[in-house]
Amino acid sequence: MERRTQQERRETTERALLTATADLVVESGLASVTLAEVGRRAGYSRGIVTHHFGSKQALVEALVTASQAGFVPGLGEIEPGLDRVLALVERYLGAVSGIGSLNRAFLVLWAESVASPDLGPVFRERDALFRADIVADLDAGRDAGQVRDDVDPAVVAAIVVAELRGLALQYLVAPDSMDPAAVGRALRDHWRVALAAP
Amino acid sequence: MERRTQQERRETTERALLTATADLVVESGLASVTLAEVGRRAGYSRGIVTHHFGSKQALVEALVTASQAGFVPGLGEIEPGLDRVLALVERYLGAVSGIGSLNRAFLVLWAESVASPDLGPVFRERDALFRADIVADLDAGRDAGQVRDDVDPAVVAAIVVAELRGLALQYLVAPDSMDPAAVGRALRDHWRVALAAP
DNA sequence: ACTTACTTGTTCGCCGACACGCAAGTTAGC
DNA sequence: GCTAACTTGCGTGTCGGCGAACAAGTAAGT
Repeated sequence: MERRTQQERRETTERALLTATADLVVESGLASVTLAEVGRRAGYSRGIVTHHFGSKQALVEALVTASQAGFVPGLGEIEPGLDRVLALVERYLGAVSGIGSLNRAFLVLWAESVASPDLGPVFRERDALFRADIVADLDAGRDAGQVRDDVDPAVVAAIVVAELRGLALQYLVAPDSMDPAAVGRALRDHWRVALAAP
Repeated sequence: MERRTQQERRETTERALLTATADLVVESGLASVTLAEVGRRAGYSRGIVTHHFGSKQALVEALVTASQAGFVPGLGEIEPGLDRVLALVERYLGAVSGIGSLNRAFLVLWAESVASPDLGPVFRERDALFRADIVADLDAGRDAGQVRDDVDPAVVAAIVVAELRGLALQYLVAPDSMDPAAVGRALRDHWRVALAAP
């Protein structure tokens, strides 16, 4: 090991700890993750996590933050409207098969947050933002005459969020059971027909 | 407390323990449920769960089994085909707002099973059966000319399962955010348009 | 009386956290 | 440049708490 600066040492260690935590979360859930196992998996000792993060809670918060980076890049460049919703659906599911540890952990944490007093509020807020984005696009699309007048943006947003997360989880736990990209294209076409103004 | 038979005592206690466990699971997740708390919540002592079930694992298995009773009654009376899928969608979400502790616990356990080596296989098998039922209905509908030829039953089944579970969970964690019955009707109409043969 | 439901006392393993010691990296004085 | 003093990353010993499981006792039903 050549000479590294303190900052480099710290950063590589922290990355290793977060990805080790993410892997363990995906494998067996957050509750069963122990600090000792995280350290061991990352190639360090049992005490490393406490040293870096101080507490398990701090580790989890760092993981949640790090995992929040969405896995649909370049969506901000599309202007608001129907097309952006359709692109979201297609690209989200198109990207699912290639996501890394942190993004997989995000999906698992999202599922576990359902009954977790700690994680629950964080992920509920995030879902609310997710739905709000979709609602905004649908409203914009309706103003522009792209979207039918009789669709309820809030209802559609709730359904789309349920679909994307639900399908991603299904693929995560049983990759052989589906081709997410194909499902994504089908879903995109499906929504185009249902939403587009005649 | 008047005189009860041993069988009555045992049955009422077991029901109390299972519903107490279900409530605790919904509140804070399976991992954080302790046997002592289950006993206390059910109105007994710390040791009651061990006495009745022998181990925590046995308690969980009993809860999983008890929670499996689906909350869409009367679906077996509809003959296979498109109509049954549409009825499933509508009634599933129509029933969500009125389900009891055990069914709520089922949804939570389903979410937690994503990263649980113990629960995972059980719930994955159940989802596979759920999807297979929908596929069978769509195949029957296609044979009867009700369903378009260009729909992929496996894809649609995966999407429907994702929608139903995802929407039910969204309602479970944030009841004020949506009216599940209204969403159910919207989704039913949505699928009728998408699936029905021209 | 005997069995069965239930409670209470106790043990044992596990995990998070803290404290202290060592090693690797950094900086200042020469 | 070189090295000594300091800082920071990291390992190990240990403690305290918690929770599941077993054992032994008490009360309720047969």
